[in-house]
Amino acid sequence: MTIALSDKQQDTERKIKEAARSIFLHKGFEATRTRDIADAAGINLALLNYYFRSKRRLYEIITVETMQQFFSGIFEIMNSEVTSIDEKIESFVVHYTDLLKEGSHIPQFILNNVRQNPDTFLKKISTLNGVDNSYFFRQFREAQIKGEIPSIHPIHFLLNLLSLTVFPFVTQPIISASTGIDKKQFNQIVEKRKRLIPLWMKAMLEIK
Amino acid sequence: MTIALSDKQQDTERKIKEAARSIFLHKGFEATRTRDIADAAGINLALLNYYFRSKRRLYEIITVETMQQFFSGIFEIMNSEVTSIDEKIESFVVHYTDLLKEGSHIPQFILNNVRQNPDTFLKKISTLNGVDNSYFFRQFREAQIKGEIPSIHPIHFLLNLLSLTVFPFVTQPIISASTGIDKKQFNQIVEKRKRLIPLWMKAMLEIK
DNA sequence: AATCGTTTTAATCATTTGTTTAATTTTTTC
DNA sequence: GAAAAAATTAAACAAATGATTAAAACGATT
Repeated sequence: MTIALSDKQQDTERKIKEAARSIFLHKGFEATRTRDIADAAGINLALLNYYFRSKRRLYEIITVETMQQFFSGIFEIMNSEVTSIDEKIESFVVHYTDLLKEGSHIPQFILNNVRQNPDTFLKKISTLNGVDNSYFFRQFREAQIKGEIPSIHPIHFLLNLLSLTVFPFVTQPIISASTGIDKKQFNQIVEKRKRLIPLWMKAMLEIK
Repeated sequence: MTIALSDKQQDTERKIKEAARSIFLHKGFEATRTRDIADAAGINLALLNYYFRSKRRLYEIITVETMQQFFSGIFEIMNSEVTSIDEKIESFVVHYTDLLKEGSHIPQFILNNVRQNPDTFLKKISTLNGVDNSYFFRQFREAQIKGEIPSIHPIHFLLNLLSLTVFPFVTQPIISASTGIDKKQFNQIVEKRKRLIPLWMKAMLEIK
């Protein structure tokens, strides 16, 4: 039994992309060797260029896909028209805590890319457009008009939620080195934060 | 008028280190070319190896220095025995907001290093040891005993303060791309956060 | 089974890049 | 001011690395 041509092609492409994604996310563009990708994918080096033309082009494909996926999660949650602000907070924290637990390299990968090349990548991420008039922003401003929420720029709220949820994961090695907290204990801590962050966010919104 | 030998030596070393620091922080180890360092320092390429033996060794010197400096700031503030917890918060936020304003690359540089090579670097940073029995931790636990502060692990507090203060800076390009907020407006926002973060931290500590 | 297009491979290329070497210049020492 | 030491330079080296080439293997179509 042989695989149909187009399937086989797709399979090779997929193998290359999977290997590339894993290594690129781990080591970044410059430190990644095309030979390592080929080895990890179990293919000949020349196939990489046959399918993707160049290392850079492969990298950009991987990067856009990865960012697209990461941000689409955020905006699906924040743009829901059937959830309250409180529900959005909880949903966000749970979703991203689970995603980032076990040491994902995605956050730093994304942050490095946008710092090195803000234009190349950010402009290609469609989900990023229109945060300004997202449903969440409207919802937030409505609650402000009703006086339920202090009148600060909603970006503070988004920054706080993102910071409290994501940043701990990227600092984990530092935390572990500077305290006795190992990875297992760290996971318990972020697990507790699933409950705590919504409480904190609420407390912040009740100021004044 | 000529410079004395030791002065001249120090001057060349300093020029190389300054150029290296700037480029390493900006581009990371792999993407940095020794020739670019030499050019930026205005010296011959061979001098880099004459003074520092190898690119890697130069990088490690720069990295340890940079991390040492960054963390010493934190621990000076947090270990002060004459400031209250509230004063520590405000002092921390103001200090690091001013440091990171205008797009410093230090946070991501440090985070990338500890992720790629947690052992090489973190163990060399003396300031990181003994966070556990720092004055701040004792102060925090005392306030907990008095019932002034909820009984959560103090690491949550440290994570929150660090996250709310530092993370916005590394996400700035994303924020700017996804909203209309440019760098100037962003600086106004973090400037406001100098006042807001202490309020939020206090609100979080008043829960329960 | 022959033909044709596609996929895969081994070998090679050209360039980049960290490092070294050997000679030259500058500075210090006596 | 000559000799010794240190600092600096231009040139070259060796290895690594992204990319290409030309041939082979494979699969589908007739």
